[in-house]
Amino acid sequence: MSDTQIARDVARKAKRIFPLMGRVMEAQMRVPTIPVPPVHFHVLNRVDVQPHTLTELAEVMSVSAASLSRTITVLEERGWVSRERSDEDRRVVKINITQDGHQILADMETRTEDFLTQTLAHLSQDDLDKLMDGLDILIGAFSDQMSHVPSDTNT
Amino acid sequence: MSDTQIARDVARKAKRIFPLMGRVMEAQMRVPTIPVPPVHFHVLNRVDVQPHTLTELAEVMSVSAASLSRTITVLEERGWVSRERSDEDRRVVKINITQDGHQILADMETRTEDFLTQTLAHLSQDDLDKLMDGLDILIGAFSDQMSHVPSDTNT
DNA sequence: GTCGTTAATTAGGAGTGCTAAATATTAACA
DNA sequence: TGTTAATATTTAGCACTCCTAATTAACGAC
Repeated sequence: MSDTQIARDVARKAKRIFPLMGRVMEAQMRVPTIPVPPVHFHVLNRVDVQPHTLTELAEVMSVSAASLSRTITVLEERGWVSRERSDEDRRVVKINITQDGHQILADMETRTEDFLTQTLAHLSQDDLDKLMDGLDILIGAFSDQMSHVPSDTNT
Repeated sequence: MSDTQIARDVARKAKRIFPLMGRVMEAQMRVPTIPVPPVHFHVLNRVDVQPHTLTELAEVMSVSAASLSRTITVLEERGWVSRERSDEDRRVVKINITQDGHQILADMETRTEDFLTQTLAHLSQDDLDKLMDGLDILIGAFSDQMSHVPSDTNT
């Protein structure tokens, strides 16, 4: 009956559905001419808002800086992002999105959105409203997680 | 104004949150001694309910049978699943979970659940209820993609 | 100037994603 | 019966991500 118990029930349910949805969406991103791995999508999404340093990006997406560095290289070769050495601190690199990158991102978003829209289309209006509420709550709950990633990083 | 428009709004929101959550959960699964890629988790989840053929599994998780075949080999080497040639049709292979596989799955589920529970713990009771409703609706909408999952009765 | 820290990269190994081609087995049929 | 087509799985080669460990470059303090 405790709040914690309810949170656990929700967690149990969430645990079942999220990985599945993640995989379904990933499959959507693999269909186009050029398959786009989830990490590419995520990077593009971030840098589309504003440039980020490599370290920032790696932390946000829970991968090592080394892995991301190589990923950025691939993204750069495709012409979707560019590296820019910082002037204030010449050790850091800023990742920017390019015109092409922006375009690719928009395409992917449209495709994913179309797919989800179709899947949700036969829900009742009432269900859609409730789902919207749930998503908002979820986004709120994860807003911390979005910028701070729990690792055994010190404190 | 149309239902479709509302579905699209929901889709837009869902598209933003799910990939992120997927990645956060993946990161959770990478922390243990033996990193478990999402696809392993997914396979284990399926075969824990009942044995499946390789083709069935590949279809459900939206990857090619070839990719999955190799993945199954890795899982087999780790001793988490076993292959069993079918007697009715000797072309097909049935994938079964082992004791160790079941144990690993349980560990992962616990870890993921703990993590989600913590993340959701500070939500109000009302929000948790709404979130639960949203998840149920979502599971319903994706039930095609989930084929067997709703079999987990207990409401 | 030298030392320690920090940002990014490179190198090597493991594993997944794909397509195309190979191997078995089953089904269809003249 | 023997041949051919279809189906289930596997193997092989390429692209790419994930990791850790080690390296390079730049910054800050002394």
